[in-house]
Amino acid sequence: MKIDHIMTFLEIAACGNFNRAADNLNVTQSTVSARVKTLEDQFGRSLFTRSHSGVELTSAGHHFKRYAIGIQRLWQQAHQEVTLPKGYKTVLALGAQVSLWDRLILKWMPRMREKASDVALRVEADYSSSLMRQLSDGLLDIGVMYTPRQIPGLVIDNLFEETLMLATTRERDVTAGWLEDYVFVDWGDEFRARHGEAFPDMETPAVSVGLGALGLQYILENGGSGYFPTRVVEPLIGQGRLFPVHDAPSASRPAYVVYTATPKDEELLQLALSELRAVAITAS
Amino acid sequence: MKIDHIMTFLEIAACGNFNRAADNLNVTQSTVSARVKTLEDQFGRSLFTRSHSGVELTSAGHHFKRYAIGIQRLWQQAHQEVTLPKGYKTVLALGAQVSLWDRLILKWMPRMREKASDVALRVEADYSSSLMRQLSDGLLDIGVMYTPRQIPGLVIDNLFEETLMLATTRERDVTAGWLEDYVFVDWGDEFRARHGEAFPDMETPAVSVGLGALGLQYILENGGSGYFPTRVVEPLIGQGRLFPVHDAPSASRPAYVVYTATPKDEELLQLALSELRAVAITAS
DNA sequence: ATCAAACTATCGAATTATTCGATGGTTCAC
DNA sequence: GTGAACCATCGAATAATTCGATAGTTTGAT
Repeated sequence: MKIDHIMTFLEIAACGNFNRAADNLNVTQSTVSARVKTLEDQFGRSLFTRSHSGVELTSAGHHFKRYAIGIQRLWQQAHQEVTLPKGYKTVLALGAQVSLWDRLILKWMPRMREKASDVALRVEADYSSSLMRQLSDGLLDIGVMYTPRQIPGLVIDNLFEETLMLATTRERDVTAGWLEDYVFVDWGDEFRARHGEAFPDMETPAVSVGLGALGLQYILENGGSGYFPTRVVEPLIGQGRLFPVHDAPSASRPAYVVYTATPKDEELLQLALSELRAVAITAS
Repeated sequence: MKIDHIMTFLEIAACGNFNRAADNLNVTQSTVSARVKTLEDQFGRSLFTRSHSGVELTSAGHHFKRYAIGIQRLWQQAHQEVTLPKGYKTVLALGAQVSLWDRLILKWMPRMREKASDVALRVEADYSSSLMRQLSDGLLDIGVMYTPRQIPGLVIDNLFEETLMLATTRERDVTAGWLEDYVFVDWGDEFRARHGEAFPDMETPAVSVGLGALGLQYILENGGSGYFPTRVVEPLIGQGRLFPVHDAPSASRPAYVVYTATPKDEELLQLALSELRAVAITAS
């Protein structure tokens, strides 16, 4: 069975006519006939009832159609996912957590396109656990995440440390008042741990937010205080929209890059990593 | 692309060795080499990394494997369906988690044979994630599982809710003593969550069991307490082999049926679903 | 260092499958 | 009866696949 046979079958099923199918597929009618014959011989059943005015599916044909569609779809998808685009020498697959996407990957991609124009890029966003699994399965070349897990055969490097600082929308009474309308923003396991250490007596804040960007938006619109990346907060302080809480401890949130210890293309990997680090410097 | 290429690819992926694959497929090694080469040429990417001691999948190979499996299965099933024995109109494919097998599928099958004697049945047991993939690839008509995942094009219906109750082998001192020899049986994410809520202070039990049936066997043989389906426990209570812990909270564990929104045979699907629901009533 | 063992790659020849173009047969409408 | 619109089949050209043999690796034992 060749994929051509499937396509031919489906084309005929669609247009009900060997000749038209032959035209659409750019082959002769005898080829179409032969292809159908091959399929029918394989099944030992005829797939079409021939008549003067074209053909119709037999019941076996009807049943086969469903599978033919599935096979055709899967093959197409496989092709789409696996085939190397024309003009490219290889593919580099990188996965990153969503939260690292815009600050890092969006800047990394154009740099890679420039420095390695013959390398196709496949980038994905996913959770760190899923990224780790894909890395160890060899489905990804590079993973960028906040909470990697040590796995044999994979190397974990520190990529950058983001500093989280406490900022508030209060213009006055900053030091004493920030706790009043504090918003707990969940920056992950490590942050939660440090947060618990730093403020052991803090009651559960009235508002807590699971995703960083949302928390910042919230306090900008409704007023409040919370921990946010220095990089993001500083311009807002410059604009007078936020104020630093100077005596509050800052927290750090390291991001890591993970890759296999035995890459297929050492040179390319090193390039990708150094570009990633270069981008990370501007991002942190 | 020929189906032989797919089979060859999968055989190699399974045994990691061109020579052994050649043996298993009853062709020469050079044929295997050539087949792989055609695939690789088509994709413009290598699918295996050759090494001294056999071959391994490249990342492209890993990606392709998923589709190769699907195509191979679809082709196989197409063959099965198209060459149906006389008297059968179609095949209905159902997949279920192992744990739902005996309580549901074994009862469902004879009913279907009776009500739709011209429909061949193909039933499989697998994990829910694998079932979901097969459903979305069109390899299954119906899936029955505890933890479906929402996928476009697939419909998820509640099938029944199983009640889990706490039971113990202790004849006396039931209420106070059950914790002593408690066995934690893992009934899935939702159960773990409810369990944590209900017993926030519980220390890690000395024995925990991943598969329900094993847990029950364990406490019946060695004594102990744990959560089990009411349906299973009640007869044992009747026999005096188990005793209910009356003041412990019970948990529910919903099971779902998943099917495509665009079935090949709506009527048959509805019959299968209604039979499944009928069976579920007696099972819950 | 050498050798054998266990791999995969490749080459040429034989074989097999596919395709084309031409031809033949059928059915239906007019 | 004739032509138009079909599909089947045949033979020859072409292309793809296979085999067997051989060559080139790498590894581990001696």
